[in-house]
Amino acid sequence: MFKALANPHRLALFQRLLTCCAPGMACDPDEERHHVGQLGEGLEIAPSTLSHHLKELNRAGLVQMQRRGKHVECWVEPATLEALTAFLSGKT
Amino acid sequence: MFKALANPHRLALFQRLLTCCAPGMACDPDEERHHVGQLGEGLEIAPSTLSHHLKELNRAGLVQMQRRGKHVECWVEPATLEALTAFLSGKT
DNA sequence: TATACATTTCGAAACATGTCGAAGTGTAGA
DNA sequence: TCTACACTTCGACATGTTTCGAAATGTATA
Repeated sequence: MFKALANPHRLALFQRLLTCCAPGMACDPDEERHHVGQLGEGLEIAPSTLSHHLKELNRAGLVQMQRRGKHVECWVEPATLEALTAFLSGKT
Repeated sequence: MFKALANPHRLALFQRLLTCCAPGMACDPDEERHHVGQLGEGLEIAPSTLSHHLKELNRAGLVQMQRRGKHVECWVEPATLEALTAFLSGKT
């Protein structure tokens, strides 16, 4: 997990998912969740690179992904977040 | 900080400092704090590598270091730990 | 001061990661 | 079925990281 967050681009992507709304939820009940292309906006990386980074975040268990039509939705996995904070509080 | 914790050896070192006792304190009032050589025990890495890793943890603000005679004491910086958990709870 | 011990600095080799473009897959809509 | 869009996979190259041994520094003690 730490390895996944060690890259500036991946950390930026994760932070977007983290700060916009509650983990696992859409920002608004009516709104859609974030999708891949949207997360990459303003980051100035190629789509293939973006895809690679989100795959790493997914592999680490930090981010969940699911196809919905043309887009692929992304959201933070709350359980993994809890595991991380538990580690940092010494409850290993 | 995430970059510093992304390496297995550094994570192991950090975890030793984290789980043994309260951050910034000795395990026991009478005991000494951890020192560099002690932290590397069982990790099977060269002293120069050990030194390099602790330097990285120090650079990231996760670990404090201070020379005390022949040894160099190490302990976890509590403020940095708090900053990390704050980030993970979305309070950025 | 000479010696032993603990740790750091430096340079080099092996290995891992980040990045892209080109080509591929999956999906919606004409 | 054809086209456009969203994303992924692959292969290649540049860059960054890990690791070590040799040599240097710092500290206590004989």
